Amino acid sequence: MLRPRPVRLRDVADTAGVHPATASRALNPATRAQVGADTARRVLRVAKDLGYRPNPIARSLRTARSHTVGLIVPDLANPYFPPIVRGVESVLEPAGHHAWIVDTRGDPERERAQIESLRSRQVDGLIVATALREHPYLRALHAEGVPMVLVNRSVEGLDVPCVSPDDTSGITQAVRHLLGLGHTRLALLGGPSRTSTGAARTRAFRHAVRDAGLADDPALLAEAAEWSEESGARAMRQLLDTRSEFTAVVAGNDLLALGCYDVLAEHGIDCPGAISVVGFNDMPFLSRLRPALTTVRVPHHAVGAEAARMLFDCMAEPARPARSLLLPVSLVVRESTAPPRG
Amino acid sequence: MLRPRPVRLRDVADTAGVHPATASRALNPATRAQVGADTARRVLRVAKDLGYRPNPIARSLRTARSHTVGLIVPDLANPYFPPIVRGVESVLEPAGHHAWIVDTRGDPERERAQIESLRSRQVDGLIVATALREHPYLRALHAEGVPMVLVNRSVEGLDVPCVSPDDTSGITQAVRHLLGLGHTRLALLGGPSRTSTGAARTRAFRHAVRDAGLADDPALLAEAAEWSEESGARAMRQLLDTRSEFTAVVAGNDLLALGCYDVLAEHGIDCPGAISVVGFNDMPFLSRLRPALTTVRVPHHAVGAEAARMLFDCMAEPARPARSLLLPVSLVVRESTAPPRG
DNA sequence: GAACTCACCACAATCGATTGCACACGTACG
DNA sequence: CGTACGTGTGCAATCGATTGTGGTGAGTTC
Repeated sequence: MLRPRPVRLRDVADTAGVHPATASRALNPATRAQVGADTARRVLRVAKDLGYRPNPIARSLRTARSHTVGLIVPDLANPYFPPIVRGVESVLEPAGHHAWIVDTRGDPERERAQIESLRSRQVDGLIVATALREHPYLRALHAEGVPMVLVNRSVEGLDVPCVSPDDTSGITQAVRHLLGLGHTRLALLGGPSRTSTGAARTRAFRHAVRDAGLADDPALLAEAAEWSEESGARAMRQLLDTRSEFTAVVAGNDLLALGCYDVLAEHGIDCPGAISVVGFNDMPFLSRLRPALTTVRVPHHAVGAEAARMLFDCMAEPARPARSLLLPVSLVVRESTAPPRG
Repeated sequence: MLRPRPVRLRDVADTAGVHPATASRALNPATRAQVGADTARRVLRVAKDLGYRPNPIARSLRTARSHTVGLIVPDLANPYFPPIVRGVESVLEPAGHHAWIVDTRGDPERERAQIESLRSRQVDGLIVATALREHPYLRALHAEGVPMVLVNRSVEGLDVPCVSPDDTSGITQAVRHLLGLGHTRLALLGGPSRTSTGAARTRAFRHAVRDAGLADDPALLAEAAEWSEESGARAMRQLLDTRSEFTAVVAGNDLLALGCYDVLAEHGIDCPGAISVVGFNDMPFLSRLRPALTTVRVPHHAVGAEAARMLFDCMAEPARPARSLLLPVSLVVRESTAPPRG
């Protein structure tokens, strides 16, 4: 229990025979020029010998910065996100920053509370991967000048940088693939329309269908309440109940597609024999499903990495106009899609 | 950019007409008795009106505590861990604490660096879910009196509380299940023996096999270098190369079992027809695999929640002797196991 | 009515690092 | 030889909250 007091700046200064202020300047590359060359050398040496580690808390208190960024995700248990987290960290860490990950579990109130907590801990910026299309709190934060970048979402009329996969292209590729197989009645198992991604993908689907000269039948559109398997299953049941005789389903994301699988199994409907299914995101483990899911691959790691890079840009130059980055996606055809029966 | 200065304790004190010290005591339930009842009421009221939020940084600097605990996991992308994280948070948050999640990616050096960083940020305790059986750094931390609890692992001869699934029971159940199906040559696709879990499960396997009167044939034991699909696949290939004619494989965890699946597919071996496979952990999505994986279910959420509770106990009473909690597991039989052919 | 409690609150130090300012010393220049 | 300038350091304030110590007042007691 006799915890060895960690060495402080003061200890370094004392044993180097200088004032703490001088030691501080010597240790900081940006201010090192302000002290004599050999003094600096001496301080550096002593700091190393003593194993000095600056106290980030004290530093943050004084500088109001923390070398920490908040990373807000809606659901850590969704395998889609961990690779993004990795991508973020891969850029942050070499730059000496750390990510503080919070999981909102899709609850805007939690999100707000968590972000507030992060801010009071002086995070230097925020990477927000939760997907609500509208969120007054984010708007307020932006107005206050908090550096942030959105992942996977955009907030309407908000001039905040954002990196996301190219939803439109992905959905279009999925629809074309199904059309190419000969399907003519495609259903959409859409994500929640209050989420930016849900809305975008649904819009893209309807456009793609209409562009192909097919009817935009509302009976072929279902919306899941959450991005989860259960919600996907519920929405799929609705779809089935309308008896619209579709032969293919485009799901808003892979989790929804899994819910869809469940319902097909429970109704004894063969996939892809009777109904083809396409997912979105290419989250891990999909290739091992039964049947392996055809889906749209998004570059998870790159999404995270680019978001982090963008955040650095924002922090460096707050006045910078927001740019949005759309990352290319590609269809991965596996076993859940096939020509329609008949 | 004109960020509204957050209200400080001092602002509260000023508008309440008291000294900051008094305000501080009024705000803190533990010291509230030291101030007059109506003064306290007034301060509380003002704090609320002004929307005062204490600055955790300043507080930590002064008190050397942060209401934050470090949660160290080896691989966030392994679906096994997010549910544990949730469990931890479910206990931490109601108590006003936060978890700082770090992903070591299985690298002991990273682990050390991350923990050091956490400590300098004054975390109040550590929940360590990485699995190395031996780690001098942890030993040192413990000697320093850092409250910590281990998840999924135990460090030999280290008197640290630890919560983990009952590996022995799980493996025993798996082996019995296979024996019950009529298998007599069982192979083990073990996890890295340098990890606590890997060693424990391997030991349990050998005991169970011997107890059943079967030979403990070294040719039927393979060890994966990492807890990953690739390593699992490599080890499985070794196993196959020995031509030991086994009809069932017990994998150290589900990821290893997935690697095993890959190799079986690549050799055109039918599972469960020719070879049965059992996993461990029951991580999410397994029921959707092809074939659905028979595995040992561990109560992920409970593991996390209990770990957090134990940490609180440790923090409250540092001298408390370490208890270890073994959580019960149960076999989930799905489709990857069947009687041996012939 | 003097002395003594006790409740309540203010003062000031502190946590560890950063930073504006001022001072000392040396050199160069008029 | 005195003024101006510049470099290298030290001093002290500061970030925002917590806490040990001390002091003032009211209320008790003899």
